[in-house]
Amino acid sequence: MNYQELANLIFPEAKPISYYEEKYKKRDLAEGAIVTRFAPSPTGFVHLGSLYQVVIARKMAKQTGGVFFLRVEDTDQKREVEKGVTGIIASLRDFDLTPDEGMISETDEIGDYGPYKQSLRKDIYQAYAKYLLEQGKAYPCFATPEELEEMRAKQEAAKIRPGYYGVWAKYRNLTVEEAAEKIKKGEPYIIRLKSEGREDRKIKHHDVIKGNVDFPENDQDIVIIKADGLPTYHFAHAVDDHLMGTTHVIRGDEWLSSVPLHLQLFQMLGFKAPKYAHIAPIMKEDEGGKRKLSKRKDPEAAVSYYTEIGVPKEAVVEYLLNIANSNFETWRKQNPNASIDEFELQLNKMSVSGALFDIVKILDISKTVISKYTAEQIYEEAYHWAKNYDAELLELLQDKEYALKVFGIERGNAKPRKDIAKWSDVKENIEYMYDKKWEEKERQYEFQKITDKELIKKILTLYMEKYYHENDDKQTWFDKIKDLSEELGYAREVKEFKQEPEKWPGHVGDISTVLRVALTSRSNTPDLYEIMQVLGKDRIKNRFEKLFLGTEEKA
RNA sequence: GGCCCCUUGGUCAAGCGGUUAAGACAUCGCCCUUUCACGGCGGAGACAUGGGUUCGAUUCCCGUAGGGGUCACCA
Repeated sequence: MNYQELANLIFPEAKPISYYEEKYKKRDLAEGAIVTRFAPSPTGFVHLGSLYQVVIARKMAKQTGGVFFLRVEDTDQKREVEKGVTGIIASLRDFDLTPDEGMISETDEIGDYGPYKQSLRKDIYQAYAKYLLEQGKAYPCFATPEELEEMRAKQEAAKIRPGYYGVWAKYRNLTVEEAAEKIKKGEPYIIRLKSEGREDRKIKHHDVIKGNVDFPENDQDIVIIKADGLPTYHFAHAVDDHLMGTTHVIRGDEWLSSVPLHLQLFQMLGFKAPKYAHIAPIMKEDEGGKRKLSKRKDPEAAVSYYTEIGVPKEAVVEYLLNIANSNFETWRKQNPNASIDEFELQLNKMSVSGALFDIVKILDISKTVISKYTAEQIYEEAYHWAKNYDAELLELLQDKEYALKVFGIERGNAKPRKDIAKWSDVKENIEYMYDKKWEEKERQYEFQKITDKELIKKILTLYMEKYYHENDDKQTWFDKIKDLSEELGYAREVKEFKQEPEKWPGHVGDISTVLRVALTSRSNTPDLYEIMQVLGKDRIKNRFEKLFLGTEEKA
């Protein structure tokens, strides 16, 4: 018996690899075009770190005229989550990061290099495993879990490197006859790579992000086909990325230490190895230390978190781009309105170590992004968000015409308002512009300098009777508040007051604060003139009167 | 523990043998015709540490410390 016969015994149905090599043609792309992918396992929600990888990988493909595809790595049935693929695809769509090729739903896919779901590629992996078996580069291993555990215990006790290698690789040197006999007897087995590597030899690897990294060669006889007939990650990676024409493997740096193995796999299979770009993880400060942003501990690790609190997708993507290439920020400053597609991302400028996640920074970016929106856009986005997450806000937004007026306050000019960081801020931001809300909510008037009720009453009455005119332009409007101040013995100008503070009881600002607080019950609001314009005379009057009623009742 | 990687202000980071060591967020102060939000100006704040190499090290080499990753029939 020889290797060929043993291979036939193990995988009698497998096609020769030439079949697949011909079936999947080399991609016809321009020189320098990057083909890359996102290859998640459907094990739960999409992590911010995954989104980060997608942003980078997709951008690299786009800016070189290449291809970005989505491959689902579902070779571990135990960890698989129901509707996992749907969740991944939905998340990518939420951020406008849809792939060019690959899975587009739980069951459907597009592209010529499929299936893009690994569980559907079983026959392909087996063909390549058979190919290795035929050459004696792989072998069946009959070690039971107990045997393996015993081996590990011995290694640990002896303080030597654990693993299945060298003299520890018990089934590595079985003759084909012995192996065939065990198989025929029905003994369970898996397929291992017969490693030709030596631990005392180094391999040189140039990582696109990490730079030059030297490793010992891999000498572990790693499993390539598991007991369920499916491949391990390593083997699937080599076969798939070869067949799918991946030029750059862009993935998390937890894979960096597997590079020697992966390179070896490509070499033993006779494939050209792709370039690797290992991305540092996004970290989080934890009890003085740093750790990866964690699915379990950190709500902000899930990309859905941002849709839930209402951070616009562009803000998340810009933040990620900013972590990726710090010159993005400079570019953005110079090109405030350019599409991010115009920014050229460079992998070799990426940081080799993990950055701490900074929610304050992402919200700052978000504020800037939102400040560039028109009132109409804000309305649409806030409405869309409210529909999913906030019924109260949704109700406020029913009157679109009015909402647009409210959102239009101090917007569309050279220095637009920058007070909304996320859609969940909106309700709090605009509430007081709605009479119903304004009336049903318990109001606390926090008058600042002027607190005397009689004086407040006098200011409001005088203002409405003598000074307020709905059609005044802003300058006239403000001049009149100055006139009012003067009539009450307050300084017309803040500057004058500051020069001789003993001359007046206060200044125009104190008077306008009374108007502001009486009208909105807040001391911080956008431009009061615009607020008054939106509210209109009757409602202003009404609110002032309500205030008197309230104070009299309490008095 | 073995192997690999990393270490510039609170955070993200420029830098790549000679710099007053950029910039952004955060923070503090002042200014911006009324409060905020912006914007402008300014302040405070950093090369983990010890040895080398060099005329000269943040930059190059070695050690130490600290941090991270990885050592599965999981990806």
